[in-house]
Amino acid sequence: MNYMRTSMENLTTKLKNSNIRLSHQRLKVLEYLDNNRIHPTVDQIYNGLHDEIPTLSKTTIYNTLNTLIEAGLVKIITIEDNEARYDINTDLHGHFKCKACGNIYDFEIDMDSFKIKGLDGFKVFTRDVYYSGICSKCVEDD
Amino acid sequence: MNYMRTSMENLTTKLKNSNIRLSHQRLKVLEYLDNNRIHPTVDQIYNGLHDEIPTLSKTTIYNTLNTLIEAGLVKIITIEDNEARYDINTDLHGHFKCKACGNIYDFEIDMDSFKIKGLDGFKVFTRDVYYSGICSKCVEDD
DNA sequence: GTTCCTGCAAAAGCTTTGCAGAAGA
DNA sequence: TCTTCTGCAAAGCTTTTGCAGGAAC
Repeated sequence: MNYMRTSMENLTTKLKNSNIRLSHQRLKVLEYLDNNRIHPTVDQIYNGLHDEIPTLSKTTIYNTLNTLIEAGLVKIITIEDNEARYDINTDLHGHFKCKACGNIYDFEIDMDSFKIKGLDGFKVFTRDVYYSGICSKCVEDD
Repeated sequence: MNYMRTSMENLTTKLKNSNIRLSHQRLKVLEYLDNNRIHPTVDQIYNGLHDEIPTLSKTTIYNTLNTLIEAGLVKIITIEDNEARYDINTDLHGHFKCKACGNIYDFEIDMDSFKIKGLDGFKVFTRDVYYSGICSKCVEDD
């Protein structure tokens, strides 16, 4: 799936438009998500930013992510395991988790064409499609 | 969604066919899942069986569920929150979680008709569709 | 100057593990 | 009899909370 990295100014604008107070930590977390489209865990974000910001705490990462989720800038992915993952790509798309390498891949799927039965009168806010199996890379490595 | 309750003998057979050693606790957990199609949490199973089996421990419930999952008799649902839910209905169907009451509803969806792009060469083992929003009951209560 | 954020420590909640006694086959 | 299960206590993880100092506006 294609995506464009956003410039630092645009990330700043994104936060400002959402009425989120700017801070060094928040910008860095957002920048990390933008530069590392791997649906990272909190741990991965923490380790990825630790060298640059040694004082950064996981609490702040959690706080920041929750703020970004509330603002709609980030989506949380709860696909297996009891460990949340975070996605800056808020377009509707599916997620595939490889049982071998643990990586999560995006894929295209047209959720608007779904024919469903049994949700008459229900208000749907979010839709998620999660697949799991073995990714093409790990299939080859067999 | 319709379903048929299974008789106690059939539950016994189910376990035997999967080469799972019979025990009072395992039968009761399986029976609870069969009689309570609410995609219960471990806590709900524990509370539901506590009166009948006061000595039952959560460890045993976890052990039993993991055994049943391995045998393919039960499916785990990880839809939001850090709390697993368990489903004895292993047919392919979607899950809707109500943000208001917390209940999880089944709905029909034909996953075989999905048109997806980006998973060439991937081996898909599981497919899950998770919706969330407000269920019809909670919409009315507004 | 006021409001809100950061980060430490502690707590909370779900799940797994180690192990001795008990139950299933 | 031999294997496997149960259930207690403890530990392991992820995530949240309380709060004092600090940064943003």
